[in-house]
Amino acid sequence: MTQPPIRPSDGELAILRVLWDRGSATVRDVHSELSRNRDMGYTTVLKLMQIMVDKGLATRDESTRTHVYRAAQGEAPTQACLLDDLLQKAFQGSAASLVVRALGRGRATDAELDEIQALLARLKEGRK
Amino acid sequence: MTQPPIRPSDGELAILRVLWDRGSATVRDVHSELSRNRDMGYTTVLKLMQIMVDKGLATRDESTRTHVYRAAQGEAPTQACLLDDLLQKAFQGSAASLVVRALGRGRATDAELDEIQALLARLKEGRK
DNA sequence: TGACAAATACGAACCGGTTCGTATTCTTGG
DNA sequence: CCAAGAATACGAACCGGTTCGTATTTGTCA
Repeated sequence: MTQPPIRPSDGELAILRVLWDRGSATVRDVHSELSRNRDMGYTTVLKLMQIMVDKGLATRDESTRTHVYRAAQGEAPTQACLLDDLLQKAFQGSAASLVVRALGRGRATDAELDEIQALLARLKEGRK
Repeated sequence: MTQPPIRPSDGELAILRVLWDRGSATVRDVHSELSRNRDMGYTTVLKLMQIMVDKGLATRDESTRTHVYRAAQGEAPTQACLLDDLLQKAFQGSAASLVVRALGRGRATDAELDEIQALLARLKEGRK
């Protein structure tokens, strides 16, 4: 019954970021947060968020005058969805080559490498 | 002097896939290849490829009647570019969480896990 | 050579995402 | 109570990407 996660657009993702971080937020919250970086109108954010509710990317509580929004799907499944999409389109489905590419240039810290190594160990253990 | 790789759209990426695989190809080549999967008109592919030349995503040899196209940038830098984009937009720049997500659900084979482990070992060695 | 096939060029339409102006509704402080 | 401010609703425009129809050019072979 749980439909697969919907793949959000860039603008939607920026809004989801705020919703994920805060748990819930009003349009004003999201707008002022997003205004830190880029410059966009209040109604632009409002419209986006309304559309997101229509699409099922967000839910909102309309019981008070100022609606309160929440992300409809978690960060993890959304990331997985976006990653899968890129995997198919640019890596021919090969997760390994994607990972290799991601680690290829010094983007990860030593601690992160350790973390990934631990994950690998766990994965291999689970396979046996 | 070498400008950063241009981020291709989905349609462009599908065409690049063919160009990367074949080295070079005509519009007809690409069209017949792409027609295996989805159904699109010949002139659609032509237009796309013309635009790609304009954008600098592809080059073409016009010395013969049927133009011969080549990818202007390699597969690896393009993948890196797309990955970086997703990294910023959906993972807040954390390569580790991206990798964790990618490996999280059983997408990689045992051999692939081995490959990644080897890469990690090499990376850590290089860091010392 | 002349007609047909193949190739390119180009413009128009469409679509989803984005942006914003304006209208409307609601709340509240003076 | 009512004016000002805050919030939502809605429609229109725009933009990049995509799709395709049609026109034009070019090569070929009968």
